[in-house]
Amino acid sequence: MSDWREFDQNPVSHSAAHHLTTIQQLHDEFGYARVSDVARHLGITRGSVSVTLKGLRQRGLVVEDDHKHLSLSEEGLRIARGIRIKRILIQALFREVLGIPDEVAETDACKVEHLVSDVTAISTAKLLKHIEDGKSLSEFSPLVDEAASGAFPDAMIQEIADQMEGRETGDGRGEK
Amino acid sequence: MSDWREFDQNPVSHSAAHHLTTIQQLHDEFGYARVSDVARHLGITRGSVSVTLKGLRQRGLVVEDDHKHLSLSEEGLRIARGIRIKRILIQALFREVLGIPDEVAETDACKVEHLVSDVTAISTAKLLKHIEDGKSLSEFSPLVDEAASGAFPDAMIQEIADQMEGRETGDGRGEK
DNA sequence: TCAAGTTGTTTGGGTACTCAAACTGCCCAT
DNA sequence: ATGGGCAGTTTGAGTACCCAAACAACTTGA
Repeated sequence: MSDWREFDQNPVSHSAAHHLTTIQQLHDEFGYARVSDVARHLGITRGSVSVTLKGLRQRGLVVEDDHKHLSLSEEGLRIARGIRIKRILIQALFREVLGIPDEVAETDACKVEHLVSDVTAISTAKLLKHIEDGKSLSEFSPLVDEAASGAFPDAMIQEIADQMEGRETGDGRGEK
Repeated sequence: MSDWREFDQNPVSHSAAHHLTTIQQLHDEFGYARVSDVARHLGITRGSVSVTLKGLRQRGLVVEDDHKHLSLSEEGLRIARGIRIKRILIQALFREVLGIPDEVAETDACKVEHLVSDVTAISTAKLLKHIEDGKSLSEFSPLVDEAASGAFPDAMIQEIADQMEGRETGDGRGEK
């Protein structure tokens, strides 16, 4: 087993992932995001956020307004969006397929969101769509090649993720 | 979102998890495990392993033979076994349910094994058993309460994990 | 206007990892 | 016995996090 440590060559760390998604979320919600807001939201000190963001700014993922207002660069936005979608999809997978309470599904998905591969995320989206369409698992054939070949457009994944967002646990696939 | 950092209050870190499972694996395979063996297996230096194991020894998870042979305490074994089972189950979930190539499923499962909750692992085992029995997903009803109430014995999970171990990607639920 | 609060940064400490390199044992062959 | 090689440990350095505390640069209210 040689590659058990490849997690640390991820695009972003768990911490950075949350800094990025938080900035994005605050920006969407309030129109701006400052260091203090991010710190409050993440439950860490302003100092820590300040230091971390210095790094993310140097890496070109975060940009700073003339009035200390933070937002994401195109690259940062791309990354944040990817992580957010993965969180939603994994959470939905745990909730809808495994039948886990939404609360647990959320914390598990949160711990894992930045680690799962694109392939896994895409297949998850496919499966969820499959279930959404009322088809049974036995009819679900992986089609990973299709996924790998990019036949499953980003827009589609986005749409599935949006569909999944904000669902509650319920009894799984009971009511339609 | 206040609990995004609860990952660091896990029983063991990603690194420690691999130290433990490696010791267990080497012990099973060769009858003993020394610092150097663990280091070789993990692809890090003896020094690093030495330091890490000092901590794990102090925490009572690893014990040292009179002849520098390492093994796990009862507690260590419990943890290592839990992690190993989770890895196998998650890998099987990704492979069998999502249809992801075994290789990807393995690295994803490896990154995630020590993070998923027991609830998730148990539900995964149930679902896999369900599929193994040839039933369709639509018949799979979560039964999380049952899982939470401990009605799903450890031995059963172990059995399912064993069943899942060593499978190759194939076409999923084709043959049988 | 001036004290009080807020904001962002810097600094010094601490933890948890990693590595390289020096050191100590030890066993074994010459 | 002596000079390799291993084995395991220790040490100094580096990275990536975190915090608390001190600071400077604002707002803002009375």
